[in-house]
Amino acid sequence: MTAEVKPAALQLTERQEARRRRILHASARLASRGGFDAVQMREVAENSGVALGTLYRYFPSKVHLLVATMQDQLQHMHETLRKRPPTEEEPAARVAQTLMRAFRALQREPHLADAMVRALTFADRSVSPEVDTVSRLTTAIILDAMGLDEAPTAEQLSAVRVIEHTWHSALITWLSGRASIAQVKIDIETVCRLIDLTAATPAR
Amino acid sequence: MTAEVKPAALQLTERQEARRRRILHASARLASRGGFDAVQMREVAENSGVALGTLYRYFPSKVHLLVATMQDQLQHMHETLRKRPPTEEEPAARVAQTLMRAFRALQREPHLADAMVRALTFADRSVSPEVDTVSRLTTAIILDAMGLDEAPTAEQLSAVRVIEHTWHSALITWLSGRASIAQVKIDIETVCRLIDLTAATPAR
DNA sequence: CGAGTCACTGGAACTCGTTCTAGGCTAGCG
DNA sequence: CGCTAGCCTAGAACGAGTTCCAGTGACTCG
Repeated sequence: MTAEVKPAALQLTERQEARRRRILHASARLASRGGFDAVQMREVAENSGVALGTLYRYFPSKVHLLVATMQDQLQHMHETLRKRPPTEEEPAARVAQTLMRAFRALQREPHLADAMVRALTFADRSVSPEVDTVSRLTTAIILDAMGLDEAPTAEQLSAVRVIEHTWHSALITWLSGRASIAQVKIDIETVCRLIDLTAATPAR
Repeated sequence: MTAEVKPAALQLTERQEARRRRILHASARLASRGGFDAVQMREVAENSGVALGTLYRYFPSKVHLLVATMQDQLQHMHETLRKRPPTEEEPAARVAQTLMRAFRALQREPHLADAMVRALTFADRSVSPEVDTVSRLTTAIILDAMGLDEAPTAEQLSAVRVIEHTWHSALITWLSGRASIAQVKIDIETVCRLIDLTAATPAR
């Protein structure tokens, strides 16, 4: 609840860094098996070879752990996307293409996606900083995809925010079985039209 | 998990209807005190004068209970909004006005809002039907606000879906303290421009 | 070398959602 | 009236997240 020492931020010894990696790895592995419920703190501790208390020293709650797992995965995805940027011309299409690519990656690990997204939306104020990091990463991915020459305008940043909202919420409806893959695609394409809108009207 | 008798749907005796009301009332009251965490099943049962087992017969999980609470509140809001429709001219502005009105209502009960929205996004597949009902109610409110003369086009329905996504996700960021009220307002106004977009281009 | 400090371990303990059990009350039916 | 079926009550019991505690080991400073 209060601002304790952040084991993630400040420098760790090598052994500690290795512990942290093992924990995140175990978390991701359990999550990709059975989703949010399958990530049980005792199991994570056991599988990563640390005591339960230590696990809680590194990640003060299950939600913190899963949000950190998401940071990790997003990092990977960002690098992957950097290497193979979208092929479309128009910014809107580029963003839509990028998000659909990310979506397909999530489809390959639906349980992992479930665990991470559920944690993200269930996070309360005590996890805000970590969730914010995830949000910034997502923003960076979208801005990269737009392939702008100059810095984004305020309007464009607003559009990106809305795209992120749609992205998260659409993922949730898909994960809970209330929307099909096709529906998610439509939603993404629809919201991406906002980019055209903001690009097309510099000063109307 | 399976399709049992739904106490909500099929006819209940008067005593049963009263019990259900008492439970929902207790749930809302506890929620408005301390949010999601303050709604403890034992307390709800005690405060509404039913046994724990009975509570679970009416609402098979805490999430079910809170989603039902949300249905209840949305019903109210829908009626209130019907009585005082938005004053703006343009559909986009009308929707934005309506959502901001709803948002202000939620600001008056932030804890209750927290409990309901968290439940909604945390709901897994077993709650899909109930969540779907909430979603349909929200859609109805937005479509009402648009004040269309004819049936909405497929494009307009897509826009409404995206608006809903944005609405939910923006609420979450506000509730978890990561976005200000002003920011939520901007996001809503931004996404509502999609309505103009779909209205202005019937066949371009 | 000795003492103190701090992270880590193993495991008990606590909370709250959920399930289960035994028994009691009510309503309809023979 | 007495019986049976269901619903309800009280409360125990179970599972998983979280907290706590006593002990241990390693590292640092004197």
